[in-house]
Amino acid sequence: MGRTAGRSPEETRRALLTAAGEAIRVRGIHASLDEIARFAGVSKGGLIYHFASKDELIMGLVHAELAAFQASVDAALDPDDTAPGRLTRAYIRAVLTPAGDEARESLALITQLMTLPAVAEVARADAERIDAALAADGLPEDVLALVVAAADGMSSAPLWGASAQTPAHHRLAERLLHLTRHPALWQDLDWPR
Amino acid sequence: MGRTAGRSPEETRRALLTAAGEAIRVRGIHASLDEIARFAGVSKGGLIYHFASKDELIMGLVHAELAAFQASVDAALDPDDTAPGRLTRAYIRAVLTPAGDEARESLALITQLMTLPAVAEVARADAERIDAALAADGLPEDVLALVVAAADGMSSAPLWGASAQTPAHHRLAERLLHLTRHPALWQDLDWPR
DNA sequence: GTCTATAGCTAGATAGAC
DNA sequence: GTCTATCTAGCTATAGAC
Repeated sequence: MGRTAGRSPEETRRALLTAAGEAIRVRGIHASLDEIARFAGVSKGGLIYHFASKDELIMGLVHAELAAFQASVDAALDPDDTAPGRLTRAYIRAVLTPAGDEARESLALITQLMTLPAVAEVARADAERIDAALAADGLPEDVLALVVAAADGMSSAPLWGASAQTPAHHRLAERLLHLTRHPALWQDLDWPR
Repeated sequence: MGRTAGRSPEETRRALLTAAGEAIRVRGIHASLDEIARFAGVSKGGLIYHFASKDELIMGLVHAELAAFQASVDAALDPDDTAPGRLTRAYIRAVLTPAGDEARESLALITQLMTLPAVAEVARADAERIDAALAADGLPEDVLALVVAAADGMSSAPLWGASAQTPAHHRLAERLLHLTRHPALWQDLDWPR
């Protein structure tokens, strides 16, 4: 077993990505390779064996985070729900439910990572993909715009240190889900013009 | 006039803050003092004369940005509007109107700056202040939570590279303003429970 | 009021031992 | 597969000239 710590290469890789996420979330994008490596229980040289450069490590982290967010949306899909808006409901749940803490932390982390142009481009492409999927989810676009904007707004509140965990916010989340099932409620309101 | 560039100290300070904002928005928080200084047309030594350290420069920038956002909300206040929700309407307009491009760029910049704990603390306190002011604006809290979340969500879309400039988003902005004037529309909907 | 020069530090990356 | 040692670059901040 030599100098290995009893971990498989894949486990070490995952540990390094987790450590990088944690370090960057806390210390910002300046977190050094040294810190990240120590946090994962290897040396800087060990890190460099798995990720040839900091850029490579960060891009690996970005892909892992985007995949994790997609996975949380998939996990929030209700198999019994085949009505229009099912993906939108999963999106809202993934972004807002308590179990979606990781999703919100991911957003905070991605925001840090977007300092790098290469990351911004990947994130933009991913956002476009999600938008397209939501647009094809069968909801009237006005209702979709409302519920997605409101869910995004609530989920981004922690970025400013504010809380979106008041009773009013919980009611709002429920009502957004309700609107996806009864879009006419919103569309038939007495709007001007 | 010696070596001065024909600018007053205040002008130089403002130029440095503007340059710092631009540089950090584009290059991230790592933007060097050298870059910032050159962008403002002074040398690094000149920058350090006005801001003793990078931290001081950044905190100066943060305060300027938060003040600018507050000013854009104030400017969006309609003097003829004395009905409940007038501040909320100004907030929505400041965050969403085309003239609020700067507001959105400010958000992007603040997000970069929040890497630093000291900045995060200042931003959190500012967000709390704004939340308190909005809470005292006379709207039912359910309606307030909805319109603020939706406005925040639309304004944060550019962070992910997505666009909130579709016709549906413009309609949504109008409807949010409308709801602040007729909160019963939302409250009297046929909600479950 | 702004500049040059440079000290001093930290980080990323490489080489090679084990 | 992981570690230590070291090289090199880039950054902040200081000292002092102009």
